[in-house]
Amino acid sequence: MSETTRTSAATLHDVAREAGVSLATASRSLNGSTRRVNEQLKQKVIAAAESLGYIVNHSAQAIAKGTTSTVALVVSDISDPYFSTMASGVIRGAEQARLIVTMAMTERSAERELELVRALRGGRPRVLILTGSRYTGSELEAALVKELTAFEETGGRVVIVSQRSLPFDTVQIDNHGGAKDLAEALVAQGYRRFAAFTGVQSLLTSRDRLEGFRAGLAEHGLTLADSNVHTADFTRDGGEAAAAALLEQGIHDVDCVFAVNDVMAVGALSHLRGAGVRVPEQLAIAGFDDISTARDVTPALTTVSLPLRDVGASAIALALSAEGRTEPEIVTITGTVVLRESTPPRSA
Amino acid sequence: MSETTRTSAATLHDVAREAGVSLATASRSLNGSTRRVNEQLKQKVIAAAESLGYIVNHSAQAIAKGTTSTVALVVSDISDPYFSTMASGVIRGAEQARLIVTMAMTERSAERELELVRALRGGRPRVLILTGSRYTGSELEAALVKELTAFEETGGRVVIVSQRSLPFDTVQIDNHGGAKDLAEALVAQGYRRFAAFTGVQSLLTSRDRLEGFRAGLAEHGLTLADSNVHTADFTRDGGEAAAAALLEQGIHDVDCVFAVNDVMAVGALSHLRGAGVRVPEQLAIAGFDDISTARDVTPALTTVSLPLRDVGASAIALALSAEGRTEPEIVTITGTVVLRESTPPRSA
DNA sequence: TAGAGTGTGGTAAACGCTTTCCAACTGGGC
DNA sequence: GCCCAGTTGGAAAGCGTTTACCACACTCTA
Repeated sequence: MSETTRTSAATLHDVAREAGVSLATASRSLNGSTRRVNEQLKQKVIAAAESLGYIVNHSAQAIAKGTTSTVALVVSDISDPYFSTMASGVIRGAEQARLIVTMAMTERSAERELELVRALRGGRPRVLILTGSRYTGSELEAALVKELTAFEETGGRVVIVSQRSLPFDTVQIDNHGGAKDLAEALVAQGYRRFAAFTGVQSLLTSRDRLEGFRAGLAEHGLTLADSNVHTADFTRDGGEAAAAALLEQGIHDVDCVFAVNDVMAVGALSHLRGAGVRVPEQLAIAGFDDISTARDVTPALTTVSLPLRDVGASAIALALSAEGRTEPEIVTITGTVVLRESTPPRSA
Repeated sequence: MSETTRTSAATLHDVAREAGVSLATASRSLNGSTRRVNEQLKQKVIAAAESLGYIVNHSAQAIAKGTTSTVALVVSDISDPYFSTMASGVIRGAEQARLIVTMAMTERSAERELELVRALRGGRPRVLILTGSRYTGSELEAALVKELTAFEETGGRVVIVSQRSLPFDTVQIDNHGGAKDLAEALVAQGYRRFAAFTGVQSLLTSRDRLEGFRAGLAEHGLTLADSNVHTADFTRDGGEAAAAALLEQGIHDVDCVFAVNDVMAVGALSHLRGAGVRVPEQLAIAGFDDISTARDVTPALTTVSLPLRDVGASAIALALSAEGRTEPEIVTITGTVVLRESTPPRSA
């Protein structure tokens, strides 16, 4: 809020005039160029720019060069630690490559995701990163693929973070393997009777984790009854709801709950304790992701630790390495099981 | 990664040709305009755009119109729940106003903040939102103000979120008042001997909260000895460090710790319990912000609850309401004390 | 039936840059 | 002393839009 009158920003033209050189020389002096310019002139230009408070106009640059330096990032919900951690990796990676990040939130709606991709394409980003679980079986998926393909055909790079279900560069999170490892670790701790809290099955992340968990149990001849699988939102509230559903049904035949992500686990934990269930004595619980809250709850949450920040950085790196590559590349990130107090060894 | 050859994106020119109309008509049909265009022609243009997969180029639009539709958001660290929650509010608000958000992280460096503002100005955002504590006493501050003033003089709007220390629209968080209320509430709970964990004093947020806390104590004739104030990073790790420092010194003369933000409190809590201190029996603890983890830790954390999402939304609203206003406007957001198990009533 | 007014399409300039191409100048080799 | 190659500055053509302005065809009125 300035009291002085509004003026319009100095342009390169102004700078050139002030410095007594041509537009070309001004451009070459201020921004990189293959061409050298006489050091004296260059200094004059720089001084002029400084004195006029010149700031390059990215839009004009983009249009003149035919390419921007932005990357577009689509997340489900930035306030979810899963995404915010990943986003911080993306932003850091982008900064190193001198790229600017534009961000949008789908709020977990596939329609919204498609709209956002369309809208973001208008900015002609160099890279478009889609995070968050893919949805499956949606007719929207075809439209999305069409949109993304068109984007790549016009020079953009797409990176999908989560699972390999679309024909683009992908940072794949080994949900199946991580959940399988977790299941086996829990069995090794002595647990035998499991329940699971999961998101809707059209969410691939949720499905893969549940399947992986089942596969891990199967290795030891155990199964997870469908009646012990409670479906709810992929959020903290969803975790509470799932816990409520479990309690309704009774926990007599369950000794450990697997929540497909940490935020659900945390919600569940809160609900269970509120309902007087002793965790982990009466009922153990494990999650997935290793968000920072996981180690701060009591009991600290057993989970599958994912290097989320690296995931974000990898996404950028992958896109930037795309030059000339013709086949989609897949980078797989594997999690590691971390056993904490929420699932102590059980002798039973 | 498409197998088809790379083509360049369809332009409005292509669309116009395909539809057999002029550029002007194509532009008027696809984007709003005061001018009406014949419905038949319009449909032809829309069909042509659709069939060519035309997507407007924001950069070109920006340059032609002389204005963009982006808002730039600067945060300290997006993986910190304080900022990610606020950011989600900003993004939502921006979406409603059909604005796109570009984001950058300072990593809590004032130098970096200044650089980022410069870089972001290149995008000619309509609004520039600076969140995170202001720093004081830095010569960088003058440079920042200069930069921001220049930005407003050339038509942009600046919104500062945190404290009223700069002459721009501000969403002010009542850190002093919140901390004062908290102190009084803690005294009412029966606590008398306090320690505080704080960030460096050049961080205004940290300072205001500490001062507010002291003011609250003063109302009841209590004081907080400097020797009981432990300074550390404004992060979870900082909280751990401060707790370690406190333990080193001994907790015999302290019955309650005030951490100037929740992440520090959570870190401290973790360290204290790890060191065998019983919380809250031996030592109570309170934070500030009410990040979502606060209610999930054990004991649940007493804190000052801030409507962070609303703060983000207010920032956008404030900027958008600026039209014609000539004086900076201040919106104050006040927090409310929430007492939880980390500070039970104490009879002593 | 002329003239004014209105609605609608097109032409071309403008936005702020980059970069190609050309011209001028330099210095070196013979 | 000439020619050539190598440098470096500038003029101008783009880049993909929007929009001011013009032209034209109507409709309506007197």
